[in-house]
Amino acid sequence: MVSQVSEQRLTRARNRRGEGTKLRSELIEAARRLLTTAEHESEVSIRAVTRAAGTAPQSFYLQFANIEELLQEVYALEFQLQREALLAATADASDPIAALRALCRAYYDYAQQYPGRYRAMTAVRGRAHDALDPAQFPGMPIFALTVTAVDAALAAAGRHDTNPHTATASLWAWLHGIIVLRADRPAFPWPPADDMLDGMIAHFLAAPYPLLPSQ
Amino acid sequence: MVSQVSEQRLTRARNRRGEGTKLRSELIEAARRLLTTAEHESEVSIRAVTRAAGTAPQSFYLQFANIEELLQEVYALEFQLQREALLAATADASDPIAALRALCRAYYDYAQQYPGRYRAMTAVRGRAHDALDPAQFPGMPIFALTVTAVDAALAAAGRHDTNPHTATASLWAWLHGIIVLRADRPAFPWPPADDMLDGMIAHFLAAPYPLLPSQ
DNA sequence: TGTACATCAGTGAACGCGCGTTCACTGATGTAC
DNA sequence: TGTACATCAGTGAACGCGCGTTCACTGATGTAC
Repeated sequence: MVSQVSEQRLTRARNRRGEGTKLRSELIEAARRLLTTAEHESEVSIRAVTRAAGTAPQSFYLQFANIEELLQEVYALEFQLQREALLAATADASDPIAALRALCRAYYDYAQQYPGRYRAMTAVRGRAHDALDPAQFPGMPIFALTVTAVDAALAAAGRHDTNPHTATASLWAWLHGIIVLRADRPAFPWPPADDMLDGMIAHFLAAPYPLLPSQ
Repeated sequence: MVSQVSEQRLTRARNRRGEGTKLRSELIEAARRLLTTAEHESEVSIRAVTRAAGTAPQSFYLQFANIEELLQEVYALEFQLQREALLAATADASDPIAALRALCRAYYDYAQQYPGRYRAMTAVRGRAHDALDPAQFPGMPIFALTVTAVDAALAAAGRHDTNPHTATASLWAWLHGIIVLRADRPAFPWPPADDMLDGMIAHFLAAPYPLLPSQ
């Protein structure tokens, strides 16, 4: 249990009439700040968020029905920011394969830079948003972006045998696995991240080894 | 908040003198049971475990100093069981490539069968055990087993260019990524698991695409 | 063979904590007349 | 132009809950003499 620095709340100026929703974005920002440093997702509680925002716990309910509703919006914002980072990274690539490498690299870097937020984006607590129509979930634009990059890179590598959706799902899983496993087991003797990422791309682009059905 | 079924504790027979450590394994079993169904890892608390074991909360401290110490032993046991499952699965494979496929399949199946336990084995809460000597951590025997299988399979596929440790780390990350991403985003339009696993093996065994340094 | 005693395997009762949530209230500010 | 009023953006005070943890106690059982 982390002991708290008593009840010293920064006295926050009340918003003017009609500007009540400013508190909404302040709570979202507070939650993002907490996620940046949080070890456990449970540190992001209603009381912790309102405390960080300098407001009373009950004020939370003026904006959200529960903590999941808040996290939902945090995810949406976070995915949007990550998407922009990925777009920026691929912008000046010389060819489709370089672009895919840059995209994966940027995805990895984003996760490294904000481990708590990345974890939250894909965490259990975020499951609620997955009950919606899959096409609506916050990560979909990033996936779509990646499908395009994968499609172009596969073509450049001379591979026309693969469904880009399937291939992208597989690549995404690989990249995600590298990120979370390295993060969860920092003491494991990992190869350098660069090698793992390059190896991933090199194997991803290779023509698959012909497996026998019996094997 | 999950409301509890009041304080009805099953009256548990006290152990005989000298058999006090029986409680230790009962607590471990109780924790494993909780992990089997738990949505959040936080459900596995000292009070929850002792409740499930039919004992008083304070009795916990007769066996463990804190919850991490208990979870440590749960992991160790779990990894051992998984290792046996993997060994059994590869036992009657016809060749090294078939053996590697069977091993990955068994790893995947184990994680599917006990999602809560698998999550716990690699979760944040388990980080403590990673502060030890890496060679000591509970998953190491499984990794070693996989290195052997990978080595044989690569040789069978005619690939002698690769460090098996590096290759195994990469394969492990891929497999782990497939498992956790599918679990965390059940509504995503995933390709069939079999296809993803076969695709993984096929790409893993393929000769890597020659990336240019500039790319 | 009997009995005093030490030890073992726990439990009873209680503590303070942070949490989610509710209900009644306040005080500034815009608006109708 | 002044004032009554409605609304908005919150807060004060309190609740019950499950949690980790502590301290004093209990009652069975093995052991020494």
